[in-house]
This record gives sequence, C-alpha cells and structure tokens, in this order.
Amino acid sequence: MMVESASETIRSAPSGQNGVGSLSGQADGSSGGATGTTASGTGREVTTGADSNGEMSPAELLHFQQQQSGALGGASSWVGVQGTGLTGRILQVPVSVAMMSPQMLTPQQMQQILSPPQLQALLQQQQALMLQQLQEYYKKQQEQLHLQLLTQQQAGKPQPKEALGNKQLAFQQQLLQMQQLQQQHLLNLQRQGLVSLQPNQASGPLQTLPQAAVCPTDLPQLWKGEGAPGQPAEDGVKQEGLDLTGTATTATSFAAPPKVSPPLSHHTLPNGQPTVLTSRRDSSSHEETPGSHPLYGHGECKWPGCETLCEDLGQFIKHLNTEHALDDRSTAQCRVQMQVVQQLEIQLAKESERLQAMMAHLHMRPSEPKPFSQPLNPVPGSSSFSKVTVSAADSFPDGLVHPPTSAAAPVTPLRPPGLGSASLHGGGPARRRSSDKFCSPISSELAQNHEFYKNADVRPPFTYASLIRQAILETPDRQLTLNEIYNWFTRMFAYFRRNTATWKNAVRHNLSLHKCFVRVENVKGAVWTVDEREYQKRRPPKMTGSPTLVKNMISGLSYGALNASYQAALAESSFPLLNSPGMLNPGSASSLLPLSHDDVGAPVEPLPSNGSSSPPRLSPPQYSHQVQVKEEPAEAEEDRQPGPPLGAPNPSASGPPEDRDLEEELPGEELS
DNA sequence: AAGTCTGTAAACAGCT
DNA sequence: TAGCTGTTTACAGACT
Repeated sequence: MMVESASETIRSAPSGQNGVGSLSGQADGSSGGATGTTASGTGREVTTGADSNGEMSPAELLHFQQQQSGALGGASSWVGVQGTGLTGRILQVPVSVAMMSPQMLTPQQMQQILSPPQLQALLQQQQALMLQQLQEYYKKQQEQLHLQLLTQQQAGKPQPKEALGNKQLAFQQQLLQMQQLQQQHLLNLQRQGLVSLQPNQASGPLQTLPQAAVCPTDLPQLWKGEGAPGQPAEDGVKQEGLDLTGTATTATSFAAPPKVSPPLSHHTLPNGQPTVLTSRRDSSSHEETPGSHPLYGHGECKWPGCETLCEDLGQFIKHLNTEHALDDRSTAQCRVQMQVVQQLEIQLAKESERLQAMMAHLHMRPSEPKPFSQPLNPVPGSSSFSKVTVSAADSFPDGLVHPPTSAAAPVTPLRPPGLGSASLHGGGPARRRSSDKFCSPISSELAQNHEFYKNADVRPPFTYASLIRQAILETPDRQLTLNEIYNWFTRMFAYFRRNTATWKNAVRHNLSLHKCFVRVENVKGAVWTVDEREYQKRRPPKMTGSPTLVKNMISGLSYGALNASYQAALAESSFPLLNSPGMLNPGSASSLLPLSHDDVGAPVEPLPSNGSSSPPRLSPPQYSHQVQVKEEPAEAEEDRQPGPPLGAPNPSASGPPEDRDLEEELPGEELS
C-alpha cells in the first residue's frame, strides 16, 4: 500500500515535459493512506481493550459489543440503522454509496469510486452514526444510573451523599473510558479505509484522545466544581443559577463547558444530543415549537432515562416539577449530561477539524492561497500545473471545504474507477475523462457540481473536447466564438482561471484538430459549432465491441452507481440520437444541436428559437425510423469548410455511408 | 507491441 | 508591431 504523501510525490515528480504527468500517480499514491487495519480487526481491538479493562460489566460489555457490531456490520447495517428511524440526523448517503463500505471495498476503491461529495458524505455519515451510537449508549447508561439511584432511594437506604458521589464518580470514569474506546473505534473506522492520513497524522487521533476525552483524573475537578469532591453539586448548581425546575433552561445551557469548545458547526439539541456537522438534522423529532418544551417531545419526557409518557405539556410540566425537581438525583443526572455534551462537543470539534483537513488533503490540497484576482501567470514552460494549487477552503467564506453541490444528494455522478482522484488534485492530464469513456454525462456532472468546479481549483474530469462541446451546447445558438469559449471555461471552472497559455492553446488545438468542431463564419465573425455526428463518431471504443468496457460498466454498476443521472444516461443511451434534430432535418443546421447523452439534465437552454433548428424531440419509435431516414447520402460530411455566411450554421447534416456503422453502434457507445 | 486518444508545446500564417 | 485566431506538427503518456 502506498503511503506516499501527495506533497512528497509532487516534489519527486520527474521534471518531464510538463511536470504534471506524474500527478496521476500521485493521486493513486495518496489514496491509500496509512491504513491497514481491517474493520473487524479494529472492532475486535476495541472490544478486547474494553474487556481487558475489567471495568465494564457484562451487560455493558454486551451492549457495547452490540454497538460495535452494529457499526461494523457493513452496508446493510448502515442502511438498517437509518431505516429504523433510530435517527433522522444521519446524512442520507445513498444506499449505493453506503454499500460501498470499507468491508467491501479497499480504501483505494472507495476513493476512486466515490466522488468528493460522496466521500465526504460517507465520512460524515460514519461520524454521525458513531456519535449517535455513543449517545444511545450514554442514554442507556443514564437510564441505568437513574434506576440505580431510584432503587437506592426506594429501598429506603439513602446513602450518604459522599457515597453516592463516589458511585457516580466511578460511573463517570467508566463512561469516559467507554467513550474513549468509542472514540478510538470511530477514529479507526475513519482511518482504516476512506482517507489517507499524512504520516505525521497517522498517530494523531490516538494521541489526541486523552485530550478529547476528559481524563478520569480530571473528574474530581469537574465534580468539585465549587464544592468539595464528591459533594453533591447542589450548592454549585444553585450558584450557577440553574433552575432545574424551570422551563426555559436547557441542559445545554447548563452544560456550557468551562473549557469553551472551538466554534462548532453543529447544534445541540434540547436533549443535549448534538447534531453532527450538518443542518440536515431531523427537526421533526426535536423540533421546538412555541408550545413545547425542550425536554418534552413525542408525548414523553425527554429527561435522560425518564421517557415518562405525558399527554400534554401541562402534564409534562407537572411531571417535570415533581419527578425532576432540584434534588441530588436530578443534579447528578444533569452532571452526567453535562459531561456527555461536553465530551461530544469536544470530540465533534476535533472530528470536524480532522474532517476538514482530510477533505482539504483529498480534494483541495491546501497550499499558497491564490485569489482569482491574482494575475495569472502563464508559464510557457508548463509545470505551473503542479506548482499552484488554490485551497478550495479559500473560496468559501466559512472556511469549510465545500464539496460539490451534490455532496450528500442521493443523486451523485459516479466517479469512475480509474479516473480516480487524479483530477481531484488538478494535476496532470486527466486522460480518459469520464464523459468520454464512462457513463457520467458531462452536463449532468456539471449541473450537479457546478458550484464546486466554479469555486474549487479542481480540474474538471473531462476532456477539452467535451468541455468545448458543452460550452457550445449550453448557448442558445449552439455557437461560440473562441473568446466566448475561453470565457465559458474561466467562468465555469476555477481551474481554468490560471494556466491560460496552456489550456487556451489546448482549446484552440482541439477546435482545430477535431472534426466535430466546425468553424462557421457568420455576421459575428467566426464561431465554433459542434457537429454531433462527428463528436459521437470520434468516440471509440464501442460498447458492443469492447468486452473490457462492458466489464467496466458492469463493475461500475455493481458499485451501486445506478443513480438517477446514470439511469438517465442509460435511458438516453438507448436512443443516442433521440434528440438529434439532425435526424429529423437532414441538411439543416440541426446537426449542430445538442443531442447526445451528455445533455441529460444539462442546464442547456431550450433549443434555439431561430427557426429551422428547433425541431421537436423524437420519441424512441421515431428514432428507429430516423435511423433509416438519415441514411440519405450526404454531401457535406467531408466539407468542413465554413458554412454559408448565414446566421444558421449548417455543416454536414448527414454523414457519409460509413456512418451507418456508427449509428448501429451508437447505442452501445453511449454507455461508455 | 501497436494503434489510438489526449494533453501540451511550439511554430507558423493570417488578420485586426 | 503586438496580439489574437487558427492550423499544423511533434511529442509524451495513458489506454485499448
């Protein structure tokens, strides 16, 4: 497994022609990360560690193991947990993505398969799940504590306050140890598969654990508060002005930690359970309405370990004042809750920070920030590619690394295996870009990740030809001047706001080189249009003739990438010329109109309104009919000369006889 | 191994 | 003359 860091790879990159050719290797190398522990191994490790401590009761151990196994249970468990309504706060990563758990795929595969947004969503989901399990566990522990305390009181054997405090202290220690183990497990989960940590980071999480969790030795300090250790915190509570019987004070406000946590991107729910890293929390279950109470929801008391059913708010208030009045028990429970919240906040802050670093490392490796306003420095000699990388975080006011807009959306474009993360790092010629060899439609990808590419210095995983075509097709007239193409590139992709000499030359080169780009002289001067026939034609290998490609497709499907856009692409791929006006109107300018699968879901304007070029779309039956119609001999195919100096570009409308083969193979090709 | 595709660089010509 | 536009050639790397 390669653990070579990205930066090291860049430095060691051979100074080839462009100095970028090696970056694809860098991407692969960085994807592995310092992992090597299987999920099951991690779980065993944690469980064993807890057991060896000897401070976990059998019941607790069993429960903990259940929690662990639930977390390690693989894809079905994940989905199952979500489906059970255990919480609505878990990010809804698509099932297909969730299925790609570390138990099923290698880290490299995960990185290659998952797009940046998917990867982030997956990470967040794991975090959320683990935190949630932690909370669930704490909740159960609090219930036990509650019952324990209740039993003691009902037994008529009131223990001295000190004894009670000591018992709680021990329990607190136990909880914290459990939490540390849980954190270990969480971190291991994160480390083992999805991301690669820098070597100096590899040992970081565990080292930071003691910081994240309150050391048991610190507990007396916490418990001491403003009183003596073990002393019930009643005095302290009163001094803190806490009114446990009040209705306005939440546990959260009470639990404001003495050590202020860093700014967090989370919210703490009224019951003290923080949501994780997202605003997608389920507001339905804990929603605070004007007539509600933070501790009251779903007809029951949300006091930790209580869950007493109350018909209405009034009954709940009564219940709250009677059952949860200011006494030792409530105070102790409050303390526990405070600890829980504090620990979770600390942990969340650390995990959030780590996540940011991970995302930055994986997608927008931070380096010298270069605002877009900075003069571009075209380096004729080329290696500017790998020299400059703008941190995407700089592009966002909140400093967070913003994934593509489809980050957690159920529909995300598949980042095909092999494409990997090469393009993510903006390095090197990303050949075999997705729109050409895989199913991901460029327009769909762009539509979904528009904001991402617009702001992040990430090289789009498409060929120049695909991008040029997309640029042209996005315009109402389906034609652009060279300068307008330039503008589209810079407008749509932050990446192209630099290296102007390089990519502009490439654009010109592609325009001239590919027959699919037709230069048309019109009143505006020279504009470039797309000959869809040529564009489709130029794209081997065909699906029908490439078992390897078929295999790739199947494997791609098996990875659960059958998302909506993909299905749309598949659907349209069955009728690749379905939208081809040229099929309907041979001889017109229609062959320059958008029609390929790439336009699925594209923000493409409706067909031009300038008359002849806006025929209605064909239905599948029509397509089959048009296949025959289009075989009409063409005279203009070879004619790449600019069309008549009219507004309507009309290069070749129907192809030469050899296009028959093309037509027959197109459906399959569309899949590629 | 050969062919193809793609990206990059560069030279060159024509035009404004 | 400089800059832009467009064409062409060459080369390298990845992929089929």
